[in-house]
Amino acid sequence: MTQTPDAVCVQSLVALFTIDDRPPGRRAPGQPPKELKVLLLGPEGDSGAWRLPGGPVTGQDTLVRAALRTLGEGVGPGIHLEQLRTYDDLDPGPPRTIVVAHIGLVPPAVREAVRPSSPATWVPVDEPPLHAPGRLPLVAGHARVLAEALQRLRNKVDYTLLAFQMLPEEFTMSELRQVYEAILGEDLGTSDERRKANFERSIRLLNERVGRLMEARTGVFQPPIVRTGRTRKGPRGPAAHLYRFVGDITLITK
Amino acid sequence: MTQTPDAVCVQSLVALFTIDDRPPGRRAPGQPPKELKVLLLGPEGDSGAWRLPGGPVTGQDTLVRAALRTLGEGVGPGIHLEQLRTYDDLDPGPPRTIVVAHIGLVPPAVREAVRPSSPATWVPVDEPPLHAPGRLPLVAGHARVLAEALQRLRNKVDYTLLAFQMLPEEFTMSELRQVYEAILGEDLGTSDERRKANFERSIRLLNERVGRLMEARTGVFQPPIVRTGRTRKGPRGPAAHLYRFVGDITLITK
DNA sequence: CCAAAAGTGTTGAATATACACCCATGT
DNA sequence: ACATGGGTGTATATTCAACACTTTTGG
Repeated sequence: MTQTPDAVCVQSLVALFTIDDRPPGRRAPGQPPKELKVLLLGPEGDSGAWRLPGGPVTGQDTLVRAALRTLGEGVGPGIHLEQLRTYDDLDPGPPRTIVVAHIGLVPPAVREAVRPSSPATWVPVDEPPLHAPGRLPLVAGHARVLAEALQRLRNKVDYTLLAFQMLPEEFTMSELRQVYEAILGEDLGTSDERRKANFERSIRLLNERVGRLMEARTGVFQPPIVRTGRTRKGPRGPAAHLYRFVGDITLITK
Repeated sequence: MTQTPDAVCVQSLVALFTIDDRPPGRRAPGQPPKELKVLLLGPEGDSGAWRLPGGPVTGQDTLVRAALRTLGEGVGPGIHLEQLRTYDDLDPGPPRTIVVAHIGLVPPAVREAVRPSSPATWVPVDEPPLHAPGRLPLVAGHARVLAEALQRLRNKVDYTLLAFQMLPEEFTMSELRQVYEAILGEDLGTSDERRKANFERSIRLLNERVGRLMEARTGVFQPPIVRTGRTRKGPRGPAAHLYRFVGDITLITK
């Protein structure tokens, strides 16, 4: 590499999130049946600290490539990536380092494609080992990035369509609700039956709002959540209708 | 400077906005009496292109310092700065350059403190010379940054308190309305009398919402917009009440 | 039968939007 | 007088939030 004036190191980090089933053993009464997980890479060198995926921006690599580089071939398509913010005080240096942090949302179908070159785990964000007791040690600064990423995800989830990025191709209304519950850590009807109707109504309203938005933009009234016509039986109760999301995740809903 | 591996150049840019009175000569009927302006620095070298303020991140400078460095001593306090996003494709290089773009909001009282070391102008964002005819040439990429900054500002202004950052210490309800009109480019009551009441009501509701939010946080019901008790006479009509903003601009209102 | 899950309905409060009106004052 | 600017009021639609109820089905 040639010497350039005023050069600093740039790191691209990503907090990769996904939704997974909560193991029955770890499900306290009232807790949602799904949970939000983040991908952490195992300790490197002698630090003993876990870290968010990412790496240096070198040559002509994009920020996205640098963030996903250590996650295996073919990782990228199917993952929604957006910037969180850029830090100038995360890595004390030297060398002087600027960190560009991202949020990534991984649908279940793509999760298997994520094969980090080093040991890695999907860690539930609201449970040990991220919190006491037996806290998993994180690289300095990465806990802050993760906290801010989580905060941003929770804020954005109710004025965007980001939640749909972590659903399978086909899903039931219950699964959709469980995804929102896992992200927000809040009961929206799975345990408290009284809130269920409000959630489904808010989704209906969202669907119509987005449909009208698309009509204004393309001339065709196209709500993003469509029934496939099929149903699926759960362990209890009647069969649930299956839906697909056909819209654009990046659309802002309000 | 020592050679470091994987080093790239990092630039910190800022789109500095302020609100100014629209010259009576350029005020078409129906247009708001104030306008949103952005600071542009004059051509440098042989490019002939105008540019957003900013500069390289070197040594131990923060991103904020690098963004404001060429704007004169003592610039920083009183200006609200927040990140827009980080670009990896703005400057084609070489050298490989990453650009961290910011949005800055300058209150009128601080505007005079901004004294760029090179020729500079505050340019109205919705008029020539930024748009045809006689378009003012911008450095490649800077038009895109400006457009995205403007879009973000317009989006954020109605779920945050950012508008208050561009008001003088004391202001009337009309001035507040005119600031919103200048940012959004939309008549909220200055010309269309029917909308005026709705704007004032929305401000009252905002004020109470924020007051309750502060009560939940500090125990004291503290709405951010308070009457000073004084009034001010305009060119027409009765005297208007004067208000001050005593809250925190960074608070999210929804 | 009963508990869990899918799905529909009702009602009152808060908010947004459209529109009407009065008062003060400089020209 | 009248246009301009400050300030208040009213009616309707939409949305939010709390709560009640019916149906299906596995154990």
